[in-house]
Amino acid sequence: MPAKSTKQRITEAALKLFEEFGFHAVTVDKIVQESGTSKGGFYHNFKSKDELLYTIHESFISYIIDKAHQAHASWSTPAEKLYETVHSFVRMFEVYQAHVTVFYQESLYLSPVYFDSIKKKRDRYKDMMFSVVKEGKQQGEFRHELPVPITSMAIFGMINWTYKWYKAEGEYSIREIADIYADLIMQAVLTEEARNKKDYQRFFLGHKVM
Amino acid sequence: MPAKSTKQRITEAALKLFEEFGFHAVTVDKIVQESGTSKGGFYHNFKSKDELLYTIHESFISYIIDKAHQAHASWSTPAEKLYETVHSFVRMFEVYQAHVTVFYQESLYLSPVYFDSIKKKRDRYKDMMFSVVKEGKQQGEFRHELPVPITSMAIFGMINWTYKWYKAEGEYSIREIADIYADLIMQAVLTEEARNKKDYQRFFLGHKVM
DNA sequence: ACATACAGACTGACCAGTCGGTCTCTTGCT
DNA sequence: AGCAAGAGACCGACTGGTCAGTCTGTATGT
Repeated sequence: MPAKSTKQRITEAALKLFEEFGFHAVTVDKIVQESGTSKGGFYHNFKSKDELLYTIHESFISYIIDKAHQAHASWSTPAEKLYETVHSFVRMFEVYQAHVTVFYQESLYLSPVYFDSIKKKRDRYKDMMFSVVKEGKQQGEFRHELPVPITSMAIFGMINWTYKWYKAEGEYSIREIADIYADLIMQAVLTEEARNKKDYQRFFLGHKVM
Repeated sequence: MPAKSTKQRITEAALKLFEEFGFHAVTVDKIVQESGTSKGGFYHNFKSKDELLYTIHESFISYIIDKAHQAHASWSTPAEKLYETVHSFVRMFEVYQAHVTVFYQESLYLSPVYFDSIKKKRDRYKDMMFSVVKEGKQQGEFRHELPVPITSMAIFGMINWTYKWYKAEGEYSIREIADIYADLIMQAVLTEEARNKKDYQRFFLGHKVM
C-alpha cells in the first residue's frame, strides 16, 4: 500500500478541522501544520483554500448520487427503492459524517463557480428522491394525500439532520439508526394496503424491542 | 408607534445579511451601512459582533422554549402535546426563518461563554421533546419499539431542515407544511390503536387531497 | 537539464474594534 | 423662562492583528 499522498493528508486534516471549527475558523497555516506539510505544499496541490473546500463537496456529492443510482437500479418497487435509499444514505454517515457536516455547513462559502457546479449535482440528487416519492404515489403504494415536494424534503430533513448529533461512540449504531429512520418513514408514507404487504414487513422494526 | 431604535435596525439588518451570506462573510461595516448607522453607533449598542450574534440566538431560543411550554400546559395527552409542539414549531418559520437559519448555521461561531448559555437552553428544549416521546411510549400511545432519542431527533430533523428550503412565496403555505409534517410524524409514531382514536383523526390530512 | 514536489519567509488586503470628537436631550439651578 | 452642565447616542478616521496567497528557493527523481 502506498503511503498517503500529501494531497490526501491535507484533505483529511482539513476535513476534521472544518468539521470541528468551521471553514472560516480554520486557517491554511493550521491545515498545513496538522497535515505535516507547508504553505508551499498546500498551494502546490490546491489552487486555493476555496478549491479544497470544493473537492470535499465534490467527493461527497458524487458518492451519494452513485449510491442513489444503485438503489434505483437494484430494486423494482418505489417502496423498496425508498427504503434502500434511506437506509444507504444513513449508513453513509459511518464514513462520511465529516463530509456531510462540511457540505451542509459551509456550502454557502463556496465561490460562485464552484457553488453552481455543486448545486447542480445536489439538485439532481433531490430530483431522484422526488421521483421515487412521485412514483410511489402513482403506483398507489404511497398515500395519495401527501404532496411530493414536502414529503421528500421531510425525509431529507430527518436524514440529513443526523450530522448534527450523531456520534460514532454513541448508544446507537448507525445501522440501528438506519433501521429506525426507515421504519418511521415507511410507516409515514405507505398506504395501509402497502404497509400490510407481506414482502414489506422487513421495513419495520416489528417484533424487535429496543 | 415609536420609530425603530438603532439597536433594532442593526439587528434586523444583520439578521438578513447573516441569513444570506453567513456570519463571516458579513462585515460590521456592511451591517452599519445597511442599517443606516455608523461604527460608533454599532459599538455603542453592542459590545462586539459576537454579542450581536448572541442576541439573535437568544431571542429565538427563548421564543421557542416558551412555545413548547405553552403546548405542554394546554394539552393533556402526549399525542396532543406532540402534535401541537410540531405544529407550532413549523408555524414559527413564518416569522423566524432568518433567526433559525442563523441559529443552526452560525452557532458554531459563538464565543465559548455565549455558546454555553445557548447550549443550555437548546438542551432544555431538546429534553422537552424527549419527555413527550417518552411519556407517549409509557402511556401506550406511541409505538413501544421506537427508541426515545432517535425518534425525537428524527422529528427535530424533519422540522428543523425546513430552514434550508422554505420560501415564503413558495407553492405551499407554512400552515399546509405544518399539517403535512404533523401528519407524517403522528402516522409514524402512534400505535395502531391511538391512530384509530376518534379524537385523533384531526391530526391527519385525511380526506383532504393536495 | 529539467520537471515535479515541497519548504517557509514575506506581503498586502481586509476587518474587528478603538478613540477623540459632535450633537442632541435632560436636569437642576436661579 | 433661561442657562449651564452633564449624560447618552452616535460619528468616522484610524490601528493593529490576522491570514490567504506569493515568491524565491532547495531537493529528488528522470
